[in-house]
Amino acid sequence: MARGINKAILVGNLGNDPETRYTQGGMAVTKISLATTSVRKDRDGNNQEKTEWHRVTFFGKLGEIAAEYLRKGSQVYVEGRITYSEHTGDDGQKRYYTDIVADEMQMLGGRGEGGGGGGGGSYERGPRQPRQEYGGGGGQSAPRQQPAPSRQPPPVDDFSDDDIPF
Amino acid sequence: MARGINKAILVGNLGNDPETRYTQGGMAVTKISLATTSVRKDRDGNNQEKTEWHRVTFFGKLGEIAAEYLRKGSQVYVEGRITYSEHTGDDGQKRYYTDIVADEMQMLGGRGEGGGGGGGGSYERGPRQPRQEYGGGGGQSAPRQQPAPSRQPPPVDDFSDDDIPF
Amino acid sequence: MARGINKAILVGNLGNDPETRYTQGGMAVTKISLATTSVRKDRDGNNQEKTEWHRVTFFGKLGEIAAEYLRKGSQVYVEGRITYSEHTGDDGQKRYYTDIVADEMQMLGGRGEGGGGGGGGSYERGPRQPRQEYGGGGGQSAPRQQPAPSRQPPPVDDFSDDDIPF
Amino acid sequence: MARGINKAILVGNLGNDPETRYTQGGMAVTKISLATTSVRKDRDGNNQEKTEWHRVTFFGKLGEIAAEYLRKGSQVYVEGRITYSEHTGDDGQKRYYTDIVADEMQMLGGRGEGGGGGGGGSYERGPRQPRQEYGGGGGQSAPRQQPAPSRQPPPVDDFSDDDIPF
DNA sequence: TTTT
DNA sequence: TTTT
Repeated sequence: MARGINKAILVGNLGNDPETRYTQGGMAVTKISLATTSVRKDRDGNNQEKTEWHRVTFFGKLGEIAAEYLRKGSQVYVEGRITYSEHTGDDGQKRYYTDIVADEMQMLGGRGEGGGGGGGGSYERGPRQPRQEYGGGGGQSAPRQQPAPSRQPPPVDDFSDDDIPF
Repeated sequence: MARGINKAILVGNLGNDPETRYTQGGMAVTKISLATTSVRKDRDGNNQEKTEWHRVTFFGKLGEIAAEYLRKGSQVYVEGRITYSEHTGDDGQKRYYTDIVADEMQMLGGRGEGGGGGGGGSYERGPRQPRQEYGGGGGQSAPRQQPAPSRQPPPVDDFSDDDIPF
Repeated sequence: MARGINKAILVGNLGNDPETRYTQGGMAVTKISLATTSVRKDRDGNNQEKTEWHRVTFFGKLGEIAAEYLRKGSQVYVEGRITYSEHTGDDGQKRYYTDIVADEMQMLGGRGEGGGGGGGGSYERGPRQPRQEYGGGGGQSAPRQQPAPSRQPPPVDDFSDDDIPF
Repeated sequence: MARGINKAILVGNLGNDPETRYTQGGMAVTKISLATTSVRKDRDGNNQEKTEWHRVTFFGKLGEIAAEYLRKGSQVYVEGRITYSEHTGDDGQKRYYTDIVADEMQMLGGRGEGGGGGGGGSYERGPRQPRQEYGGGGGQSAPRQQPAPSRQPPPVDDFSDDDIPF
């Protein structure tokens, strides 16, 4: 029985093209380096930037999709879990790695330099999440023509001045 | 003391330009209609699309930023909390509303039809989250030139064929 | 192809025992009412509480698990997507509903009044997410006693006084 | 301007009591080791468990609260951002660390071995998030007994047999 | 190594 | 009402 939630949610840009390898069994393993930059004002009122570079790994079908559609510079949404591992190098030194193992990805904006195509798309992993579709175009039904909800927005003038409602 | 977590995380596109009103105290209240579309294969192997339209509200400084930068078609990341309310209409009928009250937003891709400008930017709410900066350009320090981590990726060939590692 | 992310993350307590119905095909559909309470200080320094009541729906195997283990008062983690629907009542009036359709759930603390057992457990939906296991009742074993990573924490004395590092 | 989202959401148990240090300026820096365990069935149908140990850091007021209320074994919800750093050890070797810097925490279940009190509580960081309150010890009151919304649930019998609605 |  |  599982106990615990371990979830990472990232939106960032790829620092390089994805790298894909295959296991002996033929499963794609695609890795990307993903930058998330945040900014804040320091005490002197200057902007301070900090970028974190995440190692993100996509397995299986999701690895194939990442390899095909992502490129250096691509903006992407990734959801996954944080994993830690250690590997002993050739020099006998242990090295520690943190990887985000992706469960879901969504391409954003589509301004990567590389791949001609792409557009935006959302994918979940492998044969495991039949709810979302991946891959080529695929017959697409007519766009939802859902009627706008008749629910009119309530008035806003009843908020207090310096406080944001719950 | 607070008990509970109430968090919504959305990535979608605006169905219309934002609408902004001001409270008597001068606080901006900006509302958008945000579409999130998901797809899955049905039993016959056909793609089924479903779009949910979320009412998202931005208060205060975040409301001003949303008003300035978001446009119909804009792609945006929104984080907030789910709120339910009821209002009695002029006909005496009660109506129920669900609103996502945004704490944070991040513009994505920037391909909205409207506003010339925009670009991408991430914002948190009002004077309350000094960690993130909002607003116009602002002096930006030199781009991080952080050295790539020397940590080399571990080999991948040790994964089993039909299974994805934890 | 899916576009958009629609995710709700909730931690709260059940206001009542779950209600389960079955479709003609025999699929369990379990609904709960989940309270998330947040608190803030108002301008006068007094604590203001606000509770949101979420309608959460579990389908299929996850619905069976929710029915078996959750009880009024249970604390639970729920992840899902926000859905909106309308139904016309017997009086011809349209009514609007917002439901969180759960993808994953994790029982917490286990202090529900009802069910004897429970303990904590994390579950994903149906046959669709083989990564997580459900079932096997099981009291909650002691927290993992695994040794902390040998990676020693870096020193902390280099932080500035009034500011929190990135 | 910030670009990117970097968010970790964890629910797990502490492997040890928190450790707190103070900066020269008097700011609390509390670190915990947090286990998140997940389970899946392997190809042979056996349950495979995997535990990740996260280093989580709380700064400032949140650090004081974590120090006061969390204990070895406590179950906790943590939200924060993933940060990577490197430090050179006394042996001249570089070591890499991954830390989750918490923005928000919520105590769950309250079965830690240590501190008598606690109960559940949700906290955000320091003077920076006035929306949530911390402090006020307080045993955990009964789950809100507020009446469920009068909006009646729609019927469920219209779902198909083997498929879960969007 | 990315991005604006 | 959006988007690909």
